[in-house]
Amino acid sequence: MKLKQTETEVLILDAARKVFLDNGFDGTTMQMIADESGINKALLHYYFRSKDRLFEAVFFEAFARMAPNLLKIFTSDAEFTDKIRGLVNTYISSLQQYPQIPQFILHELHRNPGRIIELMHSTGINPDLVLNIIRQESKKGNIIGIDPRQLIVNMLAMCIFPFAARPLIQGFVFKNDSGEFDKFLENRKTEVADFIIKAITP
Amino acid sequence: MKLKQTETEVLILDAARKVFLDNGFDGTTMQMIADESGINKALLHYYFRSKDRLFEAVFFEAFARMAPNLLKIFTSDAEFTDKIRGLVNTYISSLQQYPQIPQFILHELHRNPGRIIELMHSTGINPDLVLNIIRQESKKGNIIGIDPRQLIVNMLAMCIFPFAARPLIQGFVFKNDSGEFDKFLENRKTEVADFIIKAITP
DNA sequence: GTCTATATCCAGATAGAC
DNA sequence: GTCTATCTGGATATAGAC
Repeated sequence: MKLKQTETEVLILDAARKVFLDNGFDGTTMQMIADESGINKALLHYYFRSKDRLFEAVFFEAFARMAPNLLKIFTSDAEFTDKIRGLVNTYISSLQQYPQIPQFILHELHRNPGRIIELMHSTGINPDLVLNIIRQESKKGNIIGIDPRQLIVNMLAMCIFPFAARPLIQGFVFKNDSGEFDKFLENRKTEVADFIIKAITP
Repeated sequence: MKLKQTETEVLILDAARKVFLDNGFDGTTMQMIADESGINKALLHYYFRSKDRLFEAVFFEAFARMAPNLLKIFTSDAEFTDKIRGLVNTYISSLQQYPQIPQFILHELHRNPGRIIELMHSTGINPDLVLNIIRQESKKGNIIGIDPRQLIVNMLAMCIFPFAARPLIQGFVFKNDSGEFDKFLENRKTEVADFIIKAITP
């Protein structure tokens, strides 16, 4: 249980989130966060002791936001195809709110893969549950036989990749028109679901 | 045209590639590259003037490796489904050789999106050609009607994402068993192609 | 709690002997 | 071309006045 956060603490965290998400740990200085929050550099250390600790706070918050409610949606009693539509839709929608999160998380996990262990323990996410649900649908004949891990990765890839690769796609495919790219993302909510469903219906 | 590279230059580049790919620009110091190559730190500057220039050399080389032969495969006169199989297969295979490249490129493009302009000019990649080929296949009725940009992004996503998100997937889905993950990647060469083809055949 | 000033360290880069 | 020694700036972090 956390004690109630002071207002200053919140200000610092808001600024830190913004700066870290955009520049990563190595690309961020405490001075940037001080400027962004309008709070003295020394105070950052007073509240969070070190750059590392401040970063950890931001990182875990961001991960929690990206760690999807895969489970909640998949364990409902909706039709399997509706589960897919729901998943893709909510996943893309939530990433639209914080589009930098994918690249941020992927980079920081790459920089410090050891953190994965910690994450697995603290989130308690159990992918086996989801994998089993997919296997059952295969067995019932509702979908084709497919390695459920491949299916999951395909889904995540199509939802997350456009955000992580935004500069690349927007630059080459959309000639840097960010408005067009946003429309493209909006369409993906149904396009990707349709694509997956067509690929797995017997 | 470049002049013939001295042996020292090659040694430095080899070391720089290794260190930069693993740690990114911000996470790399000239000392790391000096240690990795066994060459004095001052000599790095003698040959490449600055960290930036050394990085640029590594970056463009890596990008050239990732910029796929999309075009060459897509403009062949093979069946469209065979083009997809060929593309997925060669793409994943080439990434298996340098698995860090996706995360490296995505991160550095995020850090410096302005470089995209430069890349578009220097590579001369024209995505419109590929998009048009897909449109024609739609018109001929060989595949369903689909926004070709969505199809391209789906393909790239499923090929590239597993490499960029390797720590995440390997940690959560494969309980950090890297051997299992490698088998998984090997299977993807056919699984992804099958998945796409099933999704787009009328 | 909040600030200024400072300690400490390490990075990129260069000078200059060999 | 190659090295050692050094300059200079900027980073994290802390001391200490208010």
